[in-house]
Amino acid sequence: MRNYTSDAAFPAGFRVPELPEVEAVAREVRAALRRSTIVDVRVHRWSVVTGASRQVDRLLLGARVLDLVRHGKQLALVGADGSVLVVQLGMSGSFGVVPASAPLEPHTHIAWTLDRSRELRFVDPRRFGGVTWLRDRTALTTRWSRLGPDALALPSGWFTPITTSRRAIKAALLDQRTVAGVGNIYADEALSLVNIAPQRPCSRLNEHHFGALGRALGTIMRSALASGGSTIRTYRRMGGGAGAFQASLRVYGRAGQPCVTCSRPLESGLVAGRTTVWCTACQS
DNA sequence: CGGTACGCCTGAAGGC
DNA sequence: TGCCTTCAGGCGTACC
Repeated sequence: MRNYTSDAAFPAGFRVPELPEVEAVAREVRAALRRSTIVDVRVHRWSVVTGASRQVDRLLLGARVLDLVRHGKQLALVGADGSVLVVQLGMSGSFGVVPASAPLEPHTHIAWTLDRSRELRFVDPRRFGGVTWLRDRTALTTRWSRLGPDALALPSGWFTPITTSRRAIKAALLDQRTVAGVGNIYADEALSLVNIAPQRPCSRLNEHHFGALGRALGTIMRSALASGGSTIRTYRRMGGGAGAFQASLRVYGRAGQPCVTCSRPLESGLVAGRTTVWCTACQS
């Protein structure tokens, strides 16, 4: 199972599962669950199950997962009984299929026993993530209709709702109602790529800015997804602080270090309540 | 409307 | 070295 946190090579807080990581997890789990039967489920910590439906049989999904879909950073298992289980990885969650004999790592909150001696496990040390049971796909549609378009498939007019907003562009990007799937890392990276200051109000950006920003988001997400798996494995093998992923970051985690474009030291501060790094010279 | 703060939680990292 | 403090972050929510 891919694990972003409890592995020593992936210290918690270094890399959060953002959209590309969640999509990678979705692909793995989708493939692993094909034609699988859910034999049993063990819930070690009910508090990660949100909503009013803390019943074991509901988590069995009718003994079979028919589909696994994703929107932004949310995953959803669609069960044979028509119910849906939304899975959010939060800050430190991981989700994957492992041999049933694999040692139960700490903070394993839910384990589904599958056929062929396998288990699907939800692990989340910090418990910012969780699962939510929904009655049917309509409830999922309703839930996801509150989110903006997925950052991996942005429509051309994605920015229309925020063009007159006076909030900082970074605040709007982090708001999942604007675009689903953008987190702190990629917000900073995208803004850096298109030379827009994170605190600049949306209303002071034009269509060219928004267009470039949307393309930058797509490019970053796609390249992270394409190289993600191998980057993660490479980084793991290296087991230290200087992985390929880190090397690909322009601003995130690089406060005080030279801007890759102009070499001036990068500024850091709080924007939208989040640690933000940007170049005061390049970005306006 | 938007901003600010808080709570949730663990473990890494820094200070002494 | 070991203990203690600080910080990080997604996301919901309360409050100005």
